[in-house]
Amino acid sequence: MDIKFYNTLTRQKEVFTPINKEEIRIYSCGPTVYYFAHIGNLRAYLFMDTLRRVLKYNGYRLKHVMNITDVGHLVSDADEGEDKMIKAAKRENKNPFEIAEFYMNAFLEDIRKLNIDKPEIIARATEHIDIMEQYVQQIINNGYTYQTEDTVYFDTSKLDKYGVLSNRNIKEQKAGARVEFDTNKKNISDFALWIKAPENHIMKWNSFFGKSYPGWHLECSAMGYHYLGKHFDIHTGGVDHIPIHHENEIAQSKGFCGTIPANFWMHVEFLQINGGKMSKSLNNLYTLKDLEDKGYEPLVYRMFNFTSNYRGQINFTFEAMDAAKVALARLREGYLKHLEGNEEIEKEMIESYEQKFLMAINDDLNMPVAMSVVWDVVKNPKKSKKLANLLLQFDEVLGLQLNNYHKQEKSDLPVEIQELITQRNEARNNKNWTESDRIRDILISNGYNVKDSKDGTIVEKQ
RNA sequence: GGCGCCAUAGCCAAGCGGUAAGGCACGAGUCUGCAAAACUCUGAUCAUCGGUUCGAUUCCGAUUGGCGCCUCCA
Repeated sequence: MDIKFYNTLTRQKEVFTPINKEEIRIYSCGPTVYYFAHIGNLRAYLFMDTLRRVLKYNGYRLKHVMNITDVGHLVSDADEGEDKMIKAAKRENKNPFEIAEFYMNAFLEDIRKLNIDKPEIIARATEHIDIMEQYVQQIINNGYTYQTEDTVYFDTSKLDKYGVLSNRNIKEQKAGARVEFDTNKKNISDFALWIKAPENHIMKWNSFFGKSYPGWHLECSAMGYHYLGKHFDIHTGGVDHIPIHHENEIAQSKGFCGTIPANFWMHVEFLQINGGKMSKSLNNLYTLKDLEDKGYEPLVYRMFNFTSNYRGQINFTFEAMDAAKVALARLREGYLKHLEGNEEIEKEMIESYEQKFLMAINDDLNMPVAMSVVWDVVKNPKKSKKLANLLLQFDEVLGLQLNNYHKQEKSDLPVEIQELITQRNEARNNKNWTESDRIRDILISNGYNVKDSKDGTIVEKQ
């Protein structure tokens, strides 16, 4: 079945045809590791993960590179202001390399908790400085640059067109509107490729330009080329990357070898919070840990993301998180019920579900529709192991760990809790409801759910 | 000032020319000593105003409102 993806380059959904059927090559812009990732950042990696899983579900092998930006970006090309890594280093009284190490590990832990399928290659910028240097020298040799005393700039006027993704015509853009024109640059869209390090700059390397460091955009072009070649299948990132970072990558690649590096450019929209943007001043920059502290397992956030398409903004509310929490629990209970069932299911029924599911995910990763198929399966009144297996098959794409629901055995609970349960069961057998309710209140206040049924009482940690 | 995205029930949201998927919440019911859980049932004519069409939530225009980019940001 055809896979269709929306391509920012052409502004429409297109049938995805791999360059090489044996292996699909993808590059994803990864995090700058100067602070904890917030849930908006994390949405981007959830998208990346879904893309991976859908391609794999369709039987493809992947070679996927994600960068870790552990070199600071400059606030301006002229090296004014502080860069993020250095700012964080000052804040935490560490050196920039320690900052990068710490927050990279925090990031990797977050994506592990979200059950995000890791790219085959995770590339740290600081470990590829030599690759970047080789790359930039070829751009220089090809005549696409000019130098000032402390910066090598990319000359965007040398290109046939700059702004292919964002559909901007920079040359006609008036510099006076909002943007101060950096007088060192020939064109407003020119950007730094390589920068001479000031004396007190910690992150610097010996290179053709003396003690210096690479411009931010360079790392993605150089590492993408290094691992995936001149021309690969898909490039992903957040929508914020469209107008500058990805335009510059395309510019660099054209300067390097004359081509746009990827066929498909896919971009995730931003997460909103209560209808507006996240900001520190509004105190609504949540991290995954914040959600965990509020009692949401990380996969609930994954579930929440499946209610919308990656190309639209999603509005984060705790009401919606509660919805996702309940829904995920019901999904897992539904799986269990099918697993314990023995009813017959027609083959055609299974195939019909599979068809619908595949159609949804192959239609530009339409997860809301895919989830509606999942609910159809879960709610099928005939309980069958075949449907349980089908759900597990779908879970290869969902990554919700639908089989992660374990009925907790009484013996798993702390002894004092077991004792309370025993006392309560005795009270109930004696129809001593006041005592029974008293003990139930104790259990609940200790964070346990108490479920009575005709098969007995189930007590679970919330 | 320039460019772009969006507006569907209380909440999160699919659909995008033939008369509104799904989840959650609310309400009702089954079960239960009660409660919880589970299960069943239950809700919208698609921001507003025009236009195109046999027919529009779906196309076009205007208005209102939200978001983004144009200096780093998923």
